Amino acid sequence: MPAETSQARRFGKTRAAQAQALLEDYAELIADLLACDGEARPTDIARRLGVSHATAIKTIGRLKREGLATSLPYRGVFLTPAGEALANKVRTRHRLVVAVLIAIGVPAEAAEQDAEGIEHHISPATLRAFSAFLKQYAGGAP
Amino acid sequence: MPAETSQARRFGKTRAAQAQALLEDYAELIADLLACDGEARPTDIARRLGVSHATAIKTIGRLKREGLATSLPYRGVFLTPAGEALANKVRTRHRLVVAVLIAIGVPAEAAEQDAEGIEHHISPATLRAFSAFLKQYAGGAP
DNA sequence: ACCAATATGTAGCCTGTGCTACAATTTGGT
DNA sequence: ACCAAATTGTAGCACAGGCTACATATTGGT
Ligand SMILES: [Mn+2]
Ligand SMILES: [Mn+2]
Ligand SMILES: [Mn+2]
Ligand SMILES: [Mn+2]
Repeated sequence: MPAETSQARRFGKTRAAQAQALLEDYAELIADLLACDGEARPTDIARRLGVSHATAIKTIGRLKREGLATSLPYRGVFLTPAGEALANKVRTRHRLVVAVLIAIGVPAEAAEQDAEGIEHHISPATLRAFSAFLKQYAGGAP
Repeated sequence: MPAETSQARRFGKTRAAQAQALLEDYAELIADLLACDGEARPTDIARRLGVSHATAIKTIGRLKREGLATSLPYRGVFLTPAGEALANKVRTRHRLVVAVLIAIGVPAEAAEQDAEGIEHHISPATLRAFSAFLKQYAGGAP
C-alpha cells in the first residue's frame, strides 16, 4: 500500500519487457524463415540465433505453451494467428528502430546490432515518436 | 569453422549485453544512494528496484564476486574503483539516452521508462552518434 | 532397400534472478 | 538495560535459458 516508487515501477516494467524479448525474437525469426524458405526448422532457428538446437527446441516449447506457435513431431514450426500478429508487430518495430538509429547518425552495422536489444524496450509512446521523427526527417531532407 | 552468420553474432552480443544489464543498474543505483544518503543499504536498494531484499542481497553477492562492490556483514554496500567506473559510465550513458529520446520527441515519462532498458544495448559507436546528434540538435534550435 | 548423415527430441546439468519463510543481528525508544 | 522493530542474512524453491550427451526419427545417396 505504500506507493511503489516510480523508479521501482520502471525497473519492474523493464523486467517484464525483458521476459518478452526472447519470444519476440523467435516469432520474428520464425516468420522470416517461413517467408523465405517456406519452413522453419529447429536446426535453422538455432543456427540463426547462435544457440544449440536443444535450446531452440526448449524455447519453441515455450512459444507453444504461450499459444504463439504450433508444431508436430519432426515437422517444422508454424505460427498461430497470435504468433503471426506478434511477428508483424516486432518486425515493423525492429525496422523502425534501425531506421531511426541510422537517421540519427549511427553507423549501419552498429544500428543493426543495437536494434536487436533496443527494440524490446520501445513503448507505444516511443514508437509513435519514432515514427513521427522519421517522417519529419525524411520530409526535411529529401 | 563455418562462418557464424552475422545474425547469430548479433544475437550473441545482445545476450551478453543483457547479462551485464543487472550489474549496471545495481552499480548506478548504489552510486546514487551513496551520493544522496551517504550509504547504500540492501533494503533501500531492494525497494528502489522493486524486488525483495533477499533478491537484492543475492545480486550484491554477484557484484562482490565480480569485483564491483564490497560489503561487511550488517554494513552497507560500497563500490570498488571498478564499480565506481562502471557506475559513472552507466550514469552518463543513461542520461544521454534519455536526452536523445526527448530530443526526438518522446514524452518525458516514456523516455525515462524506456531508457532503463535501452541503455544496456548502446554500443560505443551508437553512444558517439547520440552525443553528436545531441550537440547538433542543441546547436540548431537554441 | 539400406545405411549413413542429418535432423529432431529428451535427459540432466548449470547459472541467474525472482520468491517466501525463517534466523540472526543491530538499532532505537523507554 | 532491555525489548521490539527494523535490518540483514540464509535456506530452499521455481523458472528461464544456456549447455552436452545420448536416443530416436527422417532423409537421401548408392
Ligand atoms: Mn531482438
Ligand atoms: Mn529483432
Ligand atoms: Mn537499466
Ligand atoms: Mn539506468
